[in-house]
Amino acid sequence: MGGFAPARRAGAALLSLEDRLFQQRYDKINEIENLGFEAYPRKYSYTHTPTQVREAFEKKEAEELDTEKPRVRVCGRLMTKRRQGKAGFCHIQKDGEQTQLYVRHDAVGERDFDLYKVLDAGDFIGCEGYVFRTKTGELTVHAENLEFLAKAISPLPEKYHGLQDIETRYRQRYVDLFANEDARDVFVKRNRMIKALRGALDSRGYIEVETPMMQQIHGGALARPFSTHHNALDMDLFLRIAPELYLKRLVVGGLDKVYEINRNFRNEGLSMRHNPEFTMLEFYQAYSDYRDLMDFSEELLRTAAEAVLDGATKARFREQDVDFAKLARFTLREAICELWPHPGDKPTLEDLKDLERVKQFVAVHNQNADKKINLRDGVTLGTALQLLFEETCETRLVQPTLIYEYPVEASPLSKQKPDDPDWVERFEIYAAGMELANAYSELNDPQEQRKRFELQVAMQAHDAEAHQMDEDYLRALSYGMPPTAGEGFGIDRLTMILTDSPTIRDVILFPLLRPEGEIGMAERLRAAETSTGGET
RNA sequence: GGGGCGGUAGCUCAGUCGGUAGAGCAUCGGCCUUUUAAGCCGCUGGUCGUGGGUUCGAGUCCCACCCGCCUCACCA
Repeated sequence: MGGFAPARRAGAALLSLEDRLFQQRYDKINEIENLGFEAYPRKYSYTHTPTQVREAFEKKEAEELDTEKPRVRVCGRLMTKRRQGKAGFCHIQKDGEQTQLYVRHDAVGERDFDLYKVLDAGDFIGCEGYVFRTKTGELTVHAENLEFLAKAISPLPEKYHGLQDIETRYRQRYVDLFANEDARDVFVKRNRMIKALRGALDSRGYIEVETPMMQQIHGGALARPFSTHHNALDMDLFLRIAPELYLKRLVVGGLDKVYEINRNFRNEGLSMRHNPEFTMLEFYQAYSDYRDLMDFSEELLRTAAEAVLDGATKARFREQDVDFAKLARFTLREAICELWPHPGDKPTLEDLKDLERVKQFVAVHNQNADKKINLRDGVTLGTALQLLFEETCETRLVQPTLIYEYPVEASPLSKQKPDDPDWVERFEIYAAGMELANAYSELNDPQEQRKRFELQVAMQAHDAEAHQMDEDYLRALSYGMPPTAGEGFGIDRLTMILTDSPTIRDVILFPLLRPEGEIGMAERLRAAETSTGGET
């Protein structure tokens, strides 16, 4: 089970042996207050964060600091504590960086040194003093007074190994974030990436918008939704699986360049690449087609990579280099031919025009691969090709690659190729074997859109993910939507690659987990309160 | 949902053939005024995920369940 063990029997009047650590720490609140400190005071005015201490003084020699004795006020969470009699060293951590304090009895006085003695790892303190270098050269604050800022009652993970238990890291991300530097770093980088993407879109005149999370008709993608209910209106609602149809309504309304960075919700399985709620960047650009978005996508990916990788484009993900400097480009059919993994004749573009030939290649694949392709009766050429592509190519697209031209059957919102109506003007971007983005020339002919919806509705009988009819969307298109191209980017997956995080749970602060059962913290606190002041 | 692996002290982990529970760190007590995985001495700390079963005896073997990880299926 992992994690911090729950409190034992409810109503246990005696000090449970197992809760001793917790109780000991709790009892220190009294000791701290008896020294004249508040256990949970209001604020602390600091002059330097640990980072600022480093930046301000790292170039100064020990002698220089000894002369200047620069004064600072620092604060943070106590992470380590070493004491030798009437002095000691400790590290406090703030904003992911640490500063060492040197606390001497003769410098801080009786009361503050008594405080130092009872401090536990995890407590928050403030410290005023001057900066010097120890004999090993570490920048350190020579304390002249201490303030107590907040008590940590629960014990911290071991300082050397940190918090290793994966389950606890996800369930108690608040511990993971301060105990494991890498965990914090992922989310800082994720934010840098999102800011860079926003900047790239904003500077091109895009408007950021927020469209409904709760929708009466779940559209814009093929996926199973979460459903909920609004009481006052007695109305069933779905959490959105995509913002697409609302963003395109905005293009109808004249917001020619719009984007949204927000959550989508899909009621499907969890995996290293899937979390039920995930973050998409979705953007639309009027008077453009999918080809215009190809170059822009390349730029956006490079921008994101550089933001995370300090100007570099080559990420290291699961022992492989993934270089976002450029995007290789293939049509879906070219990819099948070029990347054909099995022995024997490779398919040619000519072969892929014939369903029977394609079925033969599917059979070859099924002979050579563990994972078989199951073609339904009456399968269309396009669907067969898409399945063949997904099975033979997808995981092998490690370097960022743009795959374009998709079969019309699986693309109910995309515009057809003018010379080949079985195929649509659509591309997807793959990297590290994962789909990262999906883009197309938006279907803006309401008559054709109506037919596509009707095809989807007909599929609903055997396909829970089929698209619903959306009357209002058709009405919007009937007012005219300019030629438009749109794209969705999977933010979590891109973050995975750029931060070398093998699972999506490592880039989502609070990934979905099963309920963990009774935690018992209220009971534990209740017990701690009633046994305080008793015999110890 | 199927398959594989795992859950032992607050944390990180050992635990042999089934023989009655171990280490390091942390905590607690003592010594220590430049340490940094501080050090030295001493003491604590466990319904071995939960519930059954087999056995003279179960952390260990069997069954069921819970939680997690990996994997398969659907998906971005």
